[in-house]
Amino acid sequence: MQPSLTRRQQEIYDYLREQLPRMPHPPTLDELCHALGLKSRGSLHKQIQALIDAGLIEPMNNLRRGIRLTGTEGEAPEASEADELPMYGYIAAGRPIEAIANPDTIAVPPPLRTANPCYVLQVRGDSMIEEGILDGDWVVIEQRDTARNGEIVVALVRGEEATLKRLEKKSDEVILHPANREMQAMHYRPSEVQIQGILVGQMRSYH
Amino acid sequence: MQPSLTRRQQEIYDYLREQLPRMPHPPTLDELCHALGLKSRGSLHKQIQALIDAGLIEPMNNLRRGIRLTGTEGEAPEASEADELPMYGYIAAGRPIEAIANPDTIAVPPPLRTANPCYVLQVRGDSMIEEGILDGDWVVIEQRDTARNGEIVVALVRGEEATLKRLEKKSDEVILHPANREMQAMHYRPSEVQIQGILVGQMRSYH
DNA sequence: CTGGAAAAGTTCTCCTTAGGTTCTATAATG
DNA sequence: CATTATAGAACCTAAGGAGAACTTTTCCAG
Repeated sequence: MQPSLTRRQQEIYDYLREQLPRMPHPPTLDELCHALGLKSRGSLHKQIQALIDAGLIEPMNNLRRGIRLTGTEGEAPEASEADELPMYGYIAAGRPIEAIANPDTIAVPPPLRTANPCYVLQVRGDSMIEEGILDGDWVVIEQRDTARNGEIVVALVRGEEATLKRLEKKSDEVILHPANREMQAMHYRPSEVQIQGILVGQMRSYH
Repeated sequence: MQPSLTRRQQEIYDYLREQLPRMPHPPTLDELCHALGLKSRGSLHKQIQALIDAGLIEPMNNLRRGIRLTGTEGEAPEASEADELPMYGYIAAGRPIEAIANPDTIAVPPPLRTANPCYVLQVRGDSMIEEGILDGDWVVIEQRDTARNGEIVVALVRGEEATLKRLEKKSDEVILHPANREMQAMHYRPSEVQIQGILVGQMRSYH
């Protein structure tokens, strides 16, 4: 095919293919120079020109910020269909889960869930703030009735209060640790606490 | 395809798309000028005209406060495959983004993104820990080159260091605030800082 | 209803400048 | 010495903006 790129040309092309898509606008030649450690706009331009001749970059006829790759990308964005999981409602410290009337669903990316059945709750309150789980966050819960020490669990206490806490099982008691300096760990007899699931993912929206 | 917007056009369009919906009525050209820091109504009009030609704004034939976006939003209701966003690599405090060799993609649920182009980075370091953004989290970034005070942004400093911080713009300086008591806010001249996007979503996996 | 200010959109000309283009000269490499 | 790479200067033009003049709409006083 083409006379194959020189080393520098390849380097520039790689850089562009990597960086271009995430820039709001294509860079100016000066900016590119700086990014690539060049000092001369003219030199860069010569390289760019070579890439244009090779058909890898669109010709930019005097346009400012006109660097554009040729649309020669083999697209294949057929997503793996992010699974929809049921949204059961809110979970808070010290109160039961408020069930939502019509259990909505929400899409959850595969890395945030497991192969086992999962569901989603929305967090109310600041009891896990020091674990980076804030009020309003969604948490992905894998359905389980057992858990190991250190895992963050949805625990149902005395059949009434569901809460999201870090679990510590001792021989004669179960301790639920909040992640908030201002709150205290809660101690229960093993029979009082029922595990409903463990935390496997978390999501937050900023708008 | 569009002749692609110039930088100023993009900025104006972004501004409109963001502000228009929350105004009682569209602004006058003079008001817009003021908001955008322009002095000449005529200049603004030229830009607006370009956006109209690009099909992004409805033609306003002498109407007062006639600026209206074209309803070109009905696109892509097949959410299934729009969910995959590019994963560009890591972002850290004080170091450049380490680009990933072959930009992977990751599924992102609609609530965590916006209608505008977005991409995903993985967080390195603890600089935003008090905002609930931990080491290893994925953050969803909306591509932008402007941002408002208080937003969490991906900022490129002196063209070399990309970092995730809370933005504070003053008249003569730009301050990037970490969310970590042990780190200090960084002060820069406005020309040294380039906004690459704003935080719109966050995800974490616990396994 | 009018008639006309005032307000706001449109069109124009001119200017500045950032930034793309072209050229020449000089190394380094092999 | 041929190819590749760099620097630097000189050149040229698109992008952006200022400002004035013009037109259309709005709105108010009579």
